[in-house]
Amino acid sequence: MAEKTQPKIIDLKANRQAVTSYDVARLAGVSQSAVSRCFKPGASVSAKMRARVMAAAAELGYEPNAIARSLITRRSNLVAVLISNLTNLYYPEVLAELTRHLTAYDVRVLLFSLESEADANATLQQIWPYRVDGVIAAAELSPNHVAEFEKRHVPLVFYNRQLNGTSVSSVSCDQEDGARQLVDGLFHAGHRRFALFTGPRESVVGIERKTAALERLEELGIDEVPIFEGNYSYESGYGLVSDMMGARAHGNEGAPVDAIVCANDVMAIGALDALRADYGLTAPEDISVVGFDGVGPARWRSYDLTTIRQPVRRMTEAAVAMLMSMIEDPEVSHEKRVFSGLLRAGTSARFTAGD
Amino acid sequence: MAEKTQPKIIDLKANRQAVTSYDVARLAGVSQSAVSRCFKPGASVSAKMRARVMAAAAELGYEPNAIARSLITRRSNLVAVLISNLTNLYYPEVLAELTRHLTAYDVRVLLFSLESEADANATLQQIWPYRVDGVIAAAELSPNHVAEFEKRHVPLVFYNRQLNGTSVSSVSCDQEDGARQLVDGLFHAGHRRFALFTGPRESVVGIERKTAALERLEELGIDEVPIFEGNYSYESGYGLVSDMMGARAHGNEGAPVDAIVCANDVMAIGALDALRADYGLTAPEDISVVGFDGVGPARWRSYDLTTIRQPVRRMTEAAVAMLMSMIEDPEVSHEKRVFSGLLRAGTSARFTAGD
DNA sequence: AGAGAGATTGCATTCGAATGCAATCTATGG
DNA sequence: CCATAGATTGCATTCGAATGCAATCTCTCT
Repeated sequence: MAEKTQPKIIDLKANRQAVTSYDVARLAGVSQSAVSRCFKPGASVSAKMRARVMAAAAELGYEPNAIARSLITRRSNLVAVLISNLTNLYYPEVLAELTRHLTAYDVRVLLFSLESEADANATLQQIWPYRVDGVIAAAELSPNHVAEFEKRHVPLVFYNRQLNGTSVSSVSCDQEDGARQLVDGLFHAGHRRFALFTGPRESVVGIERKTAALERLEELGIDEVPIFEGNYSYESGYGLVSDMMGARAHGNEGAPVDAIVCANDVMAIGALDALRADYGLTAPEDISVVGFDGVGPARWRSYDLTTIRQPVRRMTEAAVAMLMSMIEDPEVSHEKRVFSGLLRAGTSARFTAGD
Repeated sequence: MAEKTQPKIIDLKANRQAVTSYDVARLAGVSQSAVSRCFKPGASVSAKMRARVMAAAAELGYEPNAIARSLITRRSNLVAVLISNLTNLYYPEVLAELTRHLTAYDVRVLLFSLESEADANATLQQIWPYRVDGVIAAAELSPNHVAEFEKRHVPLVFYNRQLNGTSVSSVSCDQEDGARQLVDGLFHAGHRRFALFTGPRESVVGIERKTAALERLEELGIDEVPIFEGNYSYESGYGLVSDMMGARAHGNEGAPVDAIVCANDVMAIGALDALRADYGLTAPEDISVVGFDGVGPARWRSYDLTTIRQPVRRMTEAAVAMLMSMIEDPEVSHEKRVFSGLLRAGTSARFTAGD
């Protein structure tokens, strides 16, 4: 035998994460494969065997190594979730719900937060080596990026994003329908002078909301609609109010705007604050403001927004279910699921919900 | 040769994620170990070799398999992040920053969202099999849980949590100091009738804030301080206002409260809304309200909270750096880093910052 | 040109679990 | 009591990359 000079260190090393299925097998006096089978639900194992193995496993504190398992089964039980900007008030709920549902499938979440859409390349490079079973993307990806998924046969589900021509599975909220509901309600309540506070020009969701609103307004005979571009932030909603007021001041004809349709709740909140603080206007008496999403603060008493609440629970559940079925069966066909948002009538607008 | 009946299927199978370092080696006419070395920074490889291998790798679209690598290196490059309730306005920023910093170390984030602290057991069971390199916990863990980490030699860093006796590394904001700053400023501005809106009774952070505030108040000669227990939510902040008013109505002697110290910003916001909407009181004229955290909405014009802004950037950076050093060197000693919060003086309180 | 140090490269093995196949065991029926 | 189908179990191999060690190559210096 070798000298036992430093038993302490040896012990440490021996103790270091070393319990494998072989150790359990040895202690239980069975083969390693038997141990493996005992930990696989539905495998062929006798009750006696299972009892012995489990006892040995418990005694040693054995925990199967998911890494090793993934290697041989070619299933990592990892799903990557891409979120574009987590600090947008809307996403934390989405992320929490996605995580919850994925956990129910015994799948772990590998989180990637894209600061800008330009990060997509770098992020994808980080994802591929981990052989994730699938990806849920609440972020803008280019057709090239999507092609990368197809090349690798990695299932992808978009959350609230579309990609024009390509066939990709997705779950989203019906932005157009929501925008129309909002416009209709405002119109029915008598509003005729609308303004739009939009999202950033490159946001697909923002474009959908804006376009649908404009179309509906036109159908209703309203074509002169001033449009102000923001970026979904509180500050931009706040700032656009003075832009809007300034535009009017500078000789833009016509009566004052009496209804602002914002691309999301946070901008609506910013707008309300600016109107109140800087112009002494209160909603819904002097002006109406509506948002979109139905985030928590939309319900705060100071705002009490009229908005479209996205059915986040159902949407995330659907996204996860869709992804999992794609993972189970790679041949399953693509699908797009579109959920209608629910109108929440607050007091930030004079509003008459359709019949 | 075997029959080529179904070339299509064969192609598909061949194409299925099959590019390994052996394939690259074969194409480049070198050994698999050479390929491996080419992808390991700092390995001994000649320029010629590297060029040939990289060319072959590019041609085949080879991507190293992180799973296989982890198995042999015993390093997963995964770090688990535990967050107690993501929908708390404070956490999204923390999560985003942690992710950003971890990414800088080329480490991936495995996200776990604990709905209730009771989930901790289940969550830990989900973590162990993945052999994460370390864990950052922004969630309450029991001494038993911490012991599990030690048993497995998995580095753990607490974020804004402590554990009385045990020696665990942690990064946190100086809750006591913050609470004192707030109390001092209110006192200097002339407030004498304080009330406390606390977090849930089991929240360590909440207890620290409350205790420190009470101690300071006592030092300042104020001992009769009504305390109302909330749960960090907007609704609880809102609801506690009527509790407070009710308590006064029911014969509780003395003058009305003129300063409310809330356990976090969201409760302060709820309180402000309740005071304004239900009692016609405005801050800071009629009453002062202060919060804690410095979340985004605290800066919204309708609230403009006086609060303690946690230095999230620095804290997350420190947490990640600390964890990484523990991972690099398992012998490194534990450390607790405490950052002072920055006072943000808004208009939600009459307030005189210390000299 | 030859020796020798240092740089490259390949060989063979390892990480830990899953699984096809063959061997063995069990229980049932005749 | 024996044959046989079906259930269990073990053997041997596989997943894909990393690495200690030995073999080979390069290049420098004399």
